[in-house]
Amino acid sequence: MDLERLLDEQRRLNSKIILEDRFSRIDYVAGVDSSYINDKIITAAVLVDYPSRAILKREYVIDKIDFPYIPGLLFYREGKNTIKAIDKLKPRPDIILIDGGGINHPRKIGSASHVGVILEKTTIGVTKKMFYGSCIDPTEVGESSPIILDDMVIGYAYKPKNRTNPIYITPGNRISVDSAFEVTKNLISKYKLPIPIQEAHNFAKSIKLSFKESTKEV
DNA sequence: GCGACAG
DNA sequence: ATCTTGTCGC
Repeated sequence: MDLERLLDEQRRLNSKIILEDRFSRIDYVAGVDSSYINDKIITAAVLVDYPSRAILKREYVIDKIDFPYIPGLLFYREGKNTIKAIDKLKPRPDIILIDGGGINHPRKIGSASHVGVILEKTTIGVTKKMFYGSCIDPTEVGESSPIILDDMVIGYAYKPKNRTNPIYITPGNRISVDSAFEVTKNLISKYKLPIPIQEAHNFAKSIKLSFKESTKEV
């Protein structure tokens, strides 16, 4: 696999990212997360009603891993499955929250942004670790601090709960920095992570457990 | 040159 | 991400 070719693809596609709100009303949102088992990747997508935060649907796809984990190239490991899982959701979500970075990326196109460009949909990137850009971690609950890159505010670090590390929120595509932050905050309740992503994480994990159960020898 | 590096 | 039990603290 020619990595330089993938870097060029990212450098070319990042011009398609729109950092303005290109959604009308938010009825449904979705969260996506992946887990791994041996040589397989399980990706779960959960549809959530935005006003009530009720879970409407859970879907997943399981495939063979076909690309290694390389920082900066996460899309090429999880992207295909992420898109497949999202495509299974009906009705279609207005906004998709993804476990991976948005524009906080060396070539300004993290996994969440790349998925957004491919689907031409609004996406938000949420991570548990800083990856690219700089910021001072917030220390008080509910506190936020800007993530800076090239003297621009590209996202926010946010401390959602008492004794948890912050989460890092950046727009993926078709949404502004501030809206990405607001929407994500509105989806946080009892968990550190926004409900759609936490639920996707839980679902992927449960699928993984049942998969292990069905394949274990007698 | 060396270390760091989303999931 | 994953390998993994209990355990400290609110």
